[in-house]
Amino acid sequence: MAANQTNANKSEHPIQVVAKRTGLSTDVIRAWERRYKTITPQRASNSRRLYSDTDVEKLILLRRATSAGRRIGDIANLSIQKLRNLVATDESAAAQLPIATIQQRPSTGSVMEYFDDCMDAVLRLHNQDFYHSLSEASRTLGINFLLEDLLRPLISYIQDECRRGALRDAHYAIAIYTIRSFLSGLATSEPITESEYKLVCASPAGQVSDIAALRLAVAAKSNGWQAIFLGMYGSVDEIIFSQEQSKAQLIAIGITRPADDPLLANQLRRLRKQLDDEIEIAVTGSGAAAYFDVLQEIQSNYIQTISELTLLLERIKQQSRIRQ
Amino acid sequence: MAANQTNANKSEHPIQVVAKRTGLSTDVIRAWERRYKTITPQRASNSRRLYSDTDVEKLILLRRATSAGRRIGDIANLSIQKLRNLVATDESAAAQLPIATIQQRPSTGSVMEYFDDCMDAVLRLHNQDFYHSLSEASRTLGINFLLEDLLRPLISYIQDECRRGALRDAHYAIAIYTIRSFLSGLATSEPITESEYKLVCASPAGQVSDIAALRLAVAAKSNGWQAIFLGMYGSVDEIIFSQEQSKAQLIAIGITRPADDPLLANQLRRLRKQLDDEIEIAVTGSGAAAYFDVLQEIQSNYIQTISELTLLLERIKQQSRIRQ
DNA sequence: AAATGCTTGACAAAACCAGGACAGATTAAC
DNA sequence: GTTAATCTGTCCTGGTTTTGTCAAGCATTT
Repeated sequence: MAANQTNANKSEHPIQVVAKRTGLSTDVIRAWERRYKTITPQRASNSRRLYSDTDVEKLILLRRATSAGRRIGDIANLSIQKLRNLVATDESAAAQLPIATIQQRPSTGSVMEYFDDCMDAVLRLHNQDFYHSLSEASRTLGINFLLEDLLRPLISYIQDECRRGALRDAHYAIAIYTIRSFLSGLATSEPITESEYKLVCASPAGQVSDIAALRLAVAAKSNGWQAIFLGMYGSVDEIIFSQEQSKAQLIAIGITRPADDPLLANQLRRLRKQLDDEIEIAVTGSGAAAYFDVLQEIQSNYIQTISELTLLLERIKQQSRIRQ
Repeated sequence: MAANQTNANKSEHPIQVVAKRTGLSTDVIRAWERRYKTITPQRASNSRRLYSDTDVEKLILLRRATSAGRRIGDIANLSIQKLRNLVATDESAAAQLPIATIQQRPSTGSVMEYFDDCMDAVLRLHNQDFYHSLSEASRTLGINFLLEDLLRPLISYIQDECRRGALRDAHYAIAIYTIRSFLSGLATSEPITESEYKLVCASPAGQVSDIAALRLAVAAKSNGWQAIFLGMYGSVDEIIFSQEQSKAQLIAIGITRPADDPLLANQLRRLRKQLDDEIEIAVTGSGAAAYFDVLQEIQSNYIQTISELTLLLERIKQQSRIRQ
């Protein structure tokens, strides 16, 4: 299912790659090593650090754990397995903070069953069965587990299978369309949450998919926020206009397209410049890592997991209370 | 996808062309060759560099890898296959999706009231209120009236107002997104109609909107048909594959983009040629009129209103009964 | 003659490393 | 409730290596 076709564990990545993959700055990676010896990467002949895949995984877990509230000093030396458990419990706890949605801890068995149901429906090109499985899953698993444990692996699985030719583009198209349809229903449908906390959600012009932004909007809504969703055609001017008119406290940008759009960087800079300083920017999606530098430059929040989003939302709420 | 019909692999490009196509400067290309011997292009009689297509591909991969954090010195000598894998893993990092449930509420009202409600919600940039008004309208008016009497005028009104500057693009984006979300919910959500009559529904690649196709899918579903919806990325090959696998009796194509895509005409011709003669083709959308000639040539049904669609669906049912 | 390409050499910006320092926030102590 | 200690992300210094860019001199083409 995964796809580690090359040399799995011995592969070695320079620190810059690790930074992009984990979302940590190179300074932090080195600081953690210096202070806690979290991981001691191998060195190349020229004394450059070289990280393995497991190193990267551990760093990602550490990042998720810290952004869920853990202190790095306390967890820096835990094993990968312990970190996994820790992150799992922390994130489900964080995700449950607000609004009582139907949340049950899933047995992994049921996740796999839904996974199979979904794949079966996709193979039969059956939008409606797929949709049905998704809503069943959201009922039983709850939103956060649906997002993290079912949809995320499902999408990357389908992508991988498409890439290696085992699935047709038609399967991918149907899957993405149905997921988008389901999520946008969740994000926009009733019950109406009239909230003082709002976010403007958009995928910049040129993007081929808005799934990442949608996922964020859905998660925000389940936290009691009101999402203003512009879809895939959001130019900077329209995003700013929407923020001003709605007084939204947060702008969320979804980036999925591979990488190399030089215009996007400038659009992001312009967005930051024209916004009030208090307005936060959150960026998410599989393509976001490629713009790491700009994202830092404009002081945006790089959101990978639901719990990171939850924490950001809580922080904004607090700051806004203080400000009043 | 590839389209170098002339000189395929032996073709040779001067460095300037390579620079344009890879996004690298000529200096960098030469420097990499000098320092790491990444690729040693052939030379013309006058000692000019001549690059092959695979050379170009490798250079593009190298650029993507470096901008993903790799150091050129580390990867300059990898094989093209390894580079592909590396780039694929490096560029994919994060993220996907979603949420909750559905409710209902009864109400009464006329079309104009709903129109006003909808416009009010759009002006307030309120996706959810808009969605709410739409679902109220669909309950009281019924799907056909929703599509014809409410949505059609609403969309063209918003378009007009946008064009003359009275509304922002943001309003349009929110409206279209929400309508799409609502319609795709209608088309895909339960109750599941398991029917022997199916249609494959798609907007060809390059389209900017799939509202027209969606409207048709919704209308077909309300007539008891099962829609297989490919969304906006339907290439001809994938449409045909979907039809063959599902044994759908009808292909529906939505065209909204203004006009001038010469490729589209050929795609439509190819579609007709590769399909069984019994399979009907329906074309809809504001952009369809521009292709009038081709539409006649491929014996497609130009669908403007719901009633036209209903007639077509009934005709197909009858023909299929006779055939059995 | 102007423009482009080639080679070689040089240079400056950027990235990496180690270690230290600092400021803001949290925690612990009083 | 205030103060002191600690934690932690970021920044700075100073030295090394990597890497993009530029320039000079010569050759070829237009």
